[in-house]
Amino acid sequence: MTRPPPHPLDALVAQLASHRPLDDGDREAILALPYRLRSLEAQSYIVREGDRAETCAVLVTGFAFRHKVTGEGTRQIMSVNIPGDALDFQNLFLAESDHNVQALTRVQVAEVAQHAMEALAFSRGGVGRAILVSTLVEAATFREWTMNIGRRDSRQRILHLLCEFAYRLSAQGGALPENCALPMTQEQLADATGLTPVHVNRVLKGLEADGLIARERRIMRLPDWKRLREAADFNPRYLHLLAPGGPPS
Amino acid sequence: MTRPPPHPLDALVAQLASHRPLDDGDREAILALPYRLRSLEAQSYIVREGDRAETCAVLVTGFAFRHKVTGEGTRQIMSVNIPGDALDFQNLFLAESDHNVQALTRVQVAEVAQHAMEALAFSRGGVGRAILVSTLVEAATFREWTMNIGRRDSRQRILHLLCEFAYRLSAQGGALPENCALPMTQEQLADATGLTPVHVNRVLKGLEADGLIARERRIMRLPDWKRLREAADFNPRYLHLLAPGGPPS
DNA sequence: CGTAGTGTTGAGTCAAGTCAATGGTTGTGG
DNA sequence: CCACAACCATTGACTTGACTCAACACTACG
Repeated sequence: MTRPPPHPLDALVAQLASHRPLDDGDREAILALPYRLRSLEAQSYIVREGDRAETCAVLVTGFAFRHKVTGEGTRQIMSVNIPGDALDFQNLFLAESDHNVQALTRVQVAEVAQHAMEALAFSRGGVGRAILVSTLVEAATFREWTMNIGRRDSRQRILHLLCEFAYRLSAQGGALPENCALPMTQEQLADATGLTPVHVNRVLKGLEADGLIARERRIMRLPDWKRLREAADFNPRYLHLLAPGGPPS
Repeated sequence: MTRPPPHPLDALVAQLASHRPLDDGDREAILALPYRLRSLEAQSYIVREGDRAETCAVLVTGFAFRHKVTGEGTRQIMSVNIPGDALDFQNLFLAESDHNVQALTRVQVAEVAQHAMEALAFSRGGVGRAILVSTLVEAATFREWTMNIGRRDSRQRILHLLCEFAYRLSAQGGALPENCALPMTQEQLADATGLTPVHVNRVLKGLEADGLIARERRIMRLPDWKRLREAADFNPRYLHLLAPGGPPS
């Protein structure tokens, strides 16, 4: 409420600061990064496996997801990205990308030159630490997904995904989980949970019948956060948020 | 072959250098870190969920694994660590650990004070970058595991785990995959692949019958790397090794 | 030489997958 | 504004990969 003209990189600052405090100098340095805004249609590729990154894309509006394809051609989605997420920290310091990043909805990304981002990270310790921490939290999220897919049943897998999405969104800034428009098709949900689209459909209907979720079109409401959280076996510790604001824990 | 007295942190240097070159100053600075050697029995906890790390443990000899337990009490193993792996980069910069690290065999760890490791990372850019890269590669490995469990069948899951283990070991230094003593019980294999011990047993027997693996006691031989690699859908790209030495690709 | 941890095996069950068809939405161009 | 096309959601009937339960065998170690 103190920055009247919204800056595209505000969300990145908020994301980084949600895991590790930034001082004013850090914030200003980030907002002073040169960037180029780009709009992309849903389904556009932002990073392709094998790419050598030259820019670091930050998601400004919309949603994206990371995925990989097996030799047999099946797809696994390994994370969903929300505004403020840097899409390329994973690739910025590695020679070539080992996975794809694709727009889930129409998105705006701010592209920062790789060298500018890297220089900032290593000249301002506070920013460097924040980037490292953000990277570690992403790794923790991958671990949680491994557990989700490896050791929970289909119902819990889907609920856990919903919980994570709602929780991160509400921690970032607004939207209570009450109304949470997860912009994924049932096929994408299946690829994120290691299930088939048909089974996802059946599970969703079951969850709706039990009152754990409510659906209208593609928009889901989560009427009872506490019950949801329990049914999902969701413990937000792995998100390492400084101020676990968001939904009442 | 140029360093006559083996230093416990040599393996760490090799691990970091396998992903990103280190100059002589970087190497010396790492080897000059103060550390304390500790021996731990198999099954000992090295990190516990909820811990606040004050030291950074580096695995010197033996093997360890990361895991987490669901609310229902089932366990998911999310990685296997080999000598040279830093076990605490994941926690070093986060307030509290979100998972456990446990010794798989009897191990030796070198404990470095957290502040010493952190100071080094931020005073020598080369070391800082190497730590960041190493962290990113670990994240890439978690993603691969997510795909492994989410989108491959039981046979591929187990083979993929074997491939990764053999490949990383041979890249680190020696042991052709021919003879690869994976020190895991079938129950641990099950927890790493999202299967049950009984099913792991049956799959192993099947793999043996097909000549993809050979077993004697707990020691596995991998007689045909090329066939194994194909059957496992194993592509080492995600390990981001500079010199993909190891098994013939 | 006993005991506890592993590994092995069989029989029966079930959660999730497959195949295939039908319905609903959305967007687009005539 | 309608009609088509493409995509997505839904449903039923059937199959299967992996799980469960329960017993038994091996091995290592004190």
